[in-house]
Amino acid sequence: MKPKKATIHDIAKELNITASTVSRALNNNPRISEVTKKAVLGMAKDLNYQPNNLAAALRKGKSQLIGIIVPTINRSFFSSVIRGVEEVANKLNYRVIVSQSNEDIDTEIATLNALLNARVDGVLVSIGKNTNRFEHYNSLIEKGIPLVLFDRTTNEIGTSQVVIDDYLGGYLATEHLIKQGCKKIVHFTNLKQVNIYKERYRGYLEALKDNNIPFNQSLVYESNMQLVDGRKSTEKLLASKQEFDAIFSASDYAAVGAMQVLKENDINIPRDVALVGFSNEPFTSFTDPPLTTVSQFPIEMGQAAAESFFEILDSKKKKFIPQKTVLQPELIIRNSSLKEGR
Amino acid sequence: MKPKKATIHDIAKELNITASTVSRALNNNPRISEVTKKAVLGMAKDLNYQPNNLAAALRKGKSQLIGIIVPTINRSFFSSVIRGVEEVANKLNYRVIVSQSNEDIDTEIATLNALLNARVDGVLVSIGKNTNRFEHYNSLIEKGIPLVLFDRTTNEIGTSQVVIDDYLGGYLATEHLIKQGCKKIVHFTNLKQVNIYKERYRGYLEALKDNNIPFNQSLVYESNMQLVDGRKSTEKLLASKQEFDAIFSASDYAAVGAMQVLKENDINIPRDVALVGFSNEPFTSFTDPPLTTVSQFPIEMGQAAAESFFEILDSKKKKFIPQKTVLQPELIIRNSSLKEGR
DNA sequence: TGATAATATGCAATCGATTGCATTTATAAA
DNA sequence: TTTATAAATGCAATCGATTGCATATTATCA
Repeated sequence: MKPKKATIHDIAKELNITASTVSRALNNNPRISEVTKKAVLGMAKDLNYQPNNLAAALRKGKSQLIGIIVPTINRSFFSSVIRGVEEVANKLNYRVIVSQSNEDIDTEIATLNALLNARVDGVLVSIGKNTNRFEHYNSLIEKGIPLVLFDRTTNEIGTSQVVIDDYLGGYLATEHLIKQGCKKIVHFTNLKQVNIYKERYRGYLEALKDNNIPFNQSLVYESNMQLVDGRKSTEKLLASKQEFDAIFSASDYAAVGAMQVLKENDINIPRDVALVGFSNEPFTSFTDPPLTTVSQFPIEMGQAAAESFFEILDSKKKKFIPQKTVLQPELIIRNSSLKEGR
Repeated sequence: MKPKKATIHDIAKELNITASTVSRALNNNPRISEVTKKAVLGMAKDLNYQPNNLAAALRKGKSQLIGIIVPTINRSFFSSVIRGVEEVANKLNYRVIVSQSNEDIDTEIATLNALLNARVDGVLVSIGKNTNRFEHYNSLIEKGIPLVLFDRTTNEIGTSQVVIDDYLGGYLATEHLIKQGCKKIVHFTNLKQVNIYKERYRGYLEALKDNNIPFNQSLVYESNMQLVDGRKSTEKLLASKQEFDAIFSASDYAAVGAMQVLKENDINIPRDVALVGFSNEPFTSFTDPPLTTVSQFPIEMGQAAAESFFEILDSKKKKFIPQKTVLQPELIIRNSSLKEGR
């Protein structure tokens, strides 16, 4: 029934050599003659030999496994990051273990521990929203296990990071609206929670300043940035009777909420109000009108994070200085912000 | 610098007992006294002991790893399936290795091999579109490694499967349109490629039949089912001057393409033409009007696939008969198909 | 009190590959 | 021919945990 998996010892026995030689032959060690190598490879194929990475990993002390922790796997952004990581890792013969924290710090810690038990060679993490203690990560670093933070990062951990320039994203979005002739630009944000929103807000402010447009605090709406929040903010905005000619929402979801309410009130987009979101969620190209937004290049972020991990790995001998990789976002201009004739 | 990771031998030495006892104590073996167990646990904590799964896996012949192969990780459907798998697997102390085939059979085979080298305890696969040989999977089964196919499956492999009832999905969608009063229902499909489209088509036909609506071959449009294909099909449809009052697209993407063209031609949705898609892609709730579609419950599919894997694992002693789990799809009714006043 | 059965722990092999340190064999230089 | 050198391979320990089979200790019963 079970053909008893072949090992290097079986190959060795068949060829009347030792397992050491087989091992070296399979690893293309120059100390082994070409003749022997060929024989070993042949016999390996004959016996249907399948290397056992576990054994090698145990002996070598490296598993060729990378762990990833994200808040939620099935969010376009995160799954794209994972895709990027997988691409780079696989090329270098590494496998990727994925796990999710569900934004819960205890799950995050437990997950991290499980990954360590599995003896991953490194961990890539996007920190959960509620994570406010970082000892578990710092102890990782002490143990000398490569750690890379991406997107949701913190400077409380002395390790490499990969982020996008949210400030620039906010700036580009706002500048674009200004170039379209908008002067009263509303901003939807969520300053309390995540760092990234602060940066986008900073970009918004700076773009206004650079273009001599006075800042108006009453045009800034804070919320949880989901679709319903976007709706509510827009309703409040309309009720306030304030004049405005554009909305820059720091989240695509809130932007769609705004789009809905504006349309319900027969306010034409982009003619009456231009609209820009943030993240380039897949759905943004399917709204009506298609939503102008800012791409964060998640696949590229995943690739960068993986590369960052390998850099740490390679430099393991010398002292490694944590790197911060900052990716440039890109404004994706669609009809929600494109005034005619410009 | 590196505090030399503690092993069970270190714990043993400190307590003047043997590693066997430590191992048993850590595994809560009843042969070990409570006193010793307590001492071992305490010392484990003191020494900051971290179990080495690799060693255990090597010895026990099981790695607590599950491999998943999907065509593309960053597609909402697949990443949701992965999420479901991860949830179930983690609860049972298994980790999940993800990898993508990119719809390429050679990559698929290479990936499968890599997973086997990593000694995964089982593999969950959604087969690539271009995969037309299955030896690599059948040899898996011969080796006694649990294999579960999900969504994109084939009967050429004698193993457990998890699918949704696409026939029912097609039926529900069509029946719904009929109940809305539609009589000339267009269908977008892709019969050549994947099995699932044939089933949806079959559901469409059956619903027509059950409601005494004559089938009209010229209302069936075949394409690759992407957004542009949906556009093209709709343009052809309009150019053909045929009468129709609904479109059931077996893909949400093609449905959005149809929506765009219809709107461009000032055809009101749903009044003039009702529209139904398939898959409940995240963007379907953000289109204008929101798209009626069929949910495939991807997270549940992932959970079912994982459970299916564990069933095979548990029954490893006896003869196992492959199970086919069929999930029920659900029609998600939104405004694109809801005629007023009904 | 001696025999028997529990209870608790130890011994040593094992999982499969890797690798530092020999050893053997072939080759080249003296 | 002898010796030094290189090339090819072998030996045996090792990575860390598990487990079948003892052994030692204690409790129980007749």
